[in-house]
Amino acid sequence: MITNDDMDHVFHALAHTTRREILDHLRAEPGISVGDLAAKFDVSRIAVMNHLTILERAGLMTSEKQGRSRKLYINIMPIQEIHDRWTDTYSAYWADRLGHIKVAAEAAARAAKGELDNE
Amino acid sequence: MITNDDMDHVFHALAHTTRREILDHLRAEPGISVGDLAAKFDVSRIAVMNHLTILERAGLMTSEKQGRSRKLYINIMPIQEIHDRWTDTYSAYWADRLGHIKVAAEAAARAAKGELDNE
DNA sequence: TAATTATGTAATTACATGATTACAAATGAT
DNA sequence: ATCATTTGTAATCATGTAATTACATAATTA
Repeated sequence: MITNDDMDHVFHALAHTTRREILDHLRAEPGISVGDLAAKFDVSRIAVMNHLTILERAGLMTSEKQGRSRKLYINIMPIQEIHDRWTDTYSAYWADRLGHIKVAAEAAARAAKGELDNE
Repeated sequence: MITNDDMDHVFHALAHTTRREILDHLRAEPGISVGDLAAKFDVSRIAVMNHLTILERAGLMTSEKQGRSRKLYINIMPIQEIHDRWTDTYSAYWADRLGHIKVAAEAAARAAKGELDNE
């Protein structure tokens, strides 16, 4: 079972463009090394390594040492789990794609009414 | 079009249990006031308000003043958009639910082979 | 108008992030 | 054994988070 702390970690890991881009690279090139990955970014290798630590804590990345190199792999299971939970939680809203439009329309109506009332 | 900054904000907003719980309450009780919402939590009203600011920045929450009170509403559109993007990006992995199992199996196989090679 | 209630702002504090440079350790090649 | 390469660790710095208490503003009610 996925805990709140788990979700905190996963969302936090995803809350940085560089880390999401790292996941993109791991998806495109499974088994890439730390150095090769870092070379794709403008920031330093150390910065990339710190991002890797955060991704690993969230369970989004795994690695295996191969000689003096380290091969990196994406693990999408946490994303999968969150995706599932969202689908569960919010399906009522977007089962039909009009859900949020309806909510927005109601909010607009309330706002309009509020403006009238305050005049 | 949703930008990287947008996604940073949304994920960051979701990366805190209290904020996710706030969204749950807004979903269950649309139009709830700041004070009534804050009363449901152990932390101070100010702490809750700061969370609301972060949720609002991410576009996950909207509000409208009603007299001296403020009514709060969830807005799931950003979640919707991220959900859509994920489904797009990772559908190849979980179109069949065996995707990540296959990847995990391959990683295990590599690990096993690595151990053999190093003996 | 005065008192009460709901929300908002300011200042502060402890701690975490994200980045850097410099150095250390492990591995493979010559 | 030496040297280059790849990865990891340590120390540091500026900035951002998350929380607090104290005070200020705005809107009903008596």
